[in-house]
Amino acid sequence: MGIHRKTSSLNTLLKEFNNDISAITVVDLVSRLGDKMNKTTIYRILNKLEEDSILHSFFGKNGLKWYAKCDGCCNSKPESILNKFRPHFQCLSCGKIDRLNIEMKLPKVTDQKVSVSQLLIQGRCESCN
Amino acid sequence: MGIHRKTSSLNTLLKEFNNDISAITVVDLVSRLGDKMNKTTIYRILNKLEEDSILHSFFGKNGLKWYAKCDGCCNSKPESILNKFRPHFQCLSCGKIDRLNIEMKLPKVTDQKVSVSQLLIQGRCESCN
DNA sequence: AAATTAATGCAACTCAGTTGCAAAAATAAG
DNA sequence: CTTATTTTTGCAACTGAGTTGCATTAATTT
Repeated sequence: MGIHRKTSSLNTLLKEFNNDISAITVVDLVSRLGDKMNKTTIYRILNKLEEDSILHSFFGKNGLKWYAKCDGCCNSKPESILNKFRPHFQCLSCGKIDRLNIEMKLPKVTDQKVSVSQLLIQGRCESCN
Repeated sequence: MGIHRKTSSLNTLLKEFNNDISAITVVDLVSRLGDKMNKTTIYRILNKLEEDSILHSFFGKNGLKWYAKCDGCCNSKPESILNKFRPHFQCLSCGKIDRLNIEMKLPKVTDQKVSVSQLLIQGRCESCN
């Protein structure tokens, strides 16, 4: 278990993910919450929330780390076999990432044990067209 | 067009991708070729090769940039609609990334124009089990 | 062979993410 | 409620992948 104590920093951070359905950059979180808590704290809490499978993360276009709320799309136990995942879409022009409202099935092709899977689709979003 | 001139640095770099079917980290390339050419050169050539759709890149587990040979899985023209992609598998234990030998179809769900798509499946590979 | 343009090396830089340590806050024990 | 224990936080310094500017060198054009 990653999270042990309920602190105000934790609550503040969690709120950001309730307000927003799309994914958020750590950099963005730091600039939004940087005056309320230290950036190290933000990084550490995000780490723990991912350990607990409350959030999941991936790296977008420029190597920036993105976090999104996790709802069954990944599993903390590496032994489990996942077979579904949700694609994210990143606009290469404005950089924004949203989760698409589809559930995809993972191909049953690997002998490997799968714990996370992420499909990042990149292109140009509607508003940038 | 990214690449304009045939230089020995370019050839040396391209050889690395002929020798290896799996994806390679830039960091790895720098440590392999760092005595033959400057790391800046490596970064710049990789950039150009991606512009020309000869290589494509994505970010793995620790935010490291990976490159792999591109064969129709991405397109330099952002206007085109892609409908297939190839998943990569990264072992969370040893970090290695290989391309899986399947071709997947992209869900026809977005109004957006798609230029790149990458599915990164993560778990434990056979040799780490 | 000379002129042009692109590629390279080098050194210094940027900035996302990390680490160690002391102080503060949260929970547990008495 | 008070004290002891353990986790969390802030701060400052650090790490390292990736970038930038500029002078030099190499490839291509004329």
